Amino acid sequence: MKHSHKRDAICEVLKATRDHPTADMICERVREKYPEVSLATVYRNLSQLCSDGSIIKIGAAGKERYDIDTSDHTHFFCDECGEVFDIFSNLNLEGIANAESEIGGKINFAHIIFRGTCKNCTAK
Amino acid sequence: MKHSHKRDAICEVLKATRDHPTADMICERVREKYPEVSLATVYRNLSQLCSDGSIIKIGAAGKERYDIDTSDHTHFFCDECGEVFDIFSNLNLEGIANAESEIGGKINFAHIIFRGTCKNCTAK
DNA sequence: ACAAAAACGATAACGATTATCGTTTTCGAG
DNA sequence: CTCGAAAACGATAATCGTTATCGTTTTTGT
Repeated sequence: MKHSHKRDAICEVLKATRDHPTADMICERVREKYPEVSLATVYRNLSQLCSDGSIIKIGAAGKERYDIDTSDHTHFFCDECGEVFDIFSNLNLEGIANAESEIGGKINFAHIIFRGTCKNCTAK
Repeated sequence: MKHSHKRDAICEVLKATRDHPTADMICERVREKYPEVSLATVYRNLSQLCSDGSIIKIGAAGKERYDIDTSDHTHFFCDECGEVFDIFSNLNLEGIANAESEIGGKINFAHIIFRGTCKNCTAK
């Protein structure tokens, strides 16, 4: 897929750190290269990249975060500092078949999110 | 815990159906008994009941839903009709220990949400 | 080189939720 | 029962993240 300069810059920001930034964090960082960039442009491109499948939105109620790693992995939200971390360890959820027959429908995704206290915050 | 009349009515609405209504759905239903109730009152009481631990909020990005069943269960969101269903089947998530050691922190909750097509919508 | 399409920045609009504030209701001690 | 304090209320303004609008600028393909 083709990218405009600003859209490229957004992808680079997402590649540069793995901290799952919010739209305004991304905007700030893109401004280091393009100081004039508008938050609207950031949002416009983020939703475009999501439709593309180039990036994913991490459903964090109230404030979305974005991840350029679209491979299968889960996320850990630290309740102390609010940071989001990737988890690549294999997880296996048993009982989906039963859940499916309980509701009598079709389960397409099991969305898993972890919450707790991260390494840094535990250290304190 | 003590309840005002309106707060009671909200709990009754939540007990009456198990469809995890949103704040405005709850407001409409409370109005059948108290036509003058304000949406502000509904929100005020809902967040109070959440702090109490009397009810839970089901993190559905963009529009919260509420559940008076605080027992351990998961939720299934139908992508067709938007309805939310309870799942009481036992689920077992393997690999949490590995995930925990991967991040080096402490995992307190594993929040699981299912998405798919419900019984009714599959029938169509 | 030039027209059409895409992208842009500024800003208004939006929808869900929260905060404010003056009034009303409830509660408990006397 | 009464009276004052505390809680709850309704109306509405404010907030916050996000999306839509719109006139301008940039990119693209021929």
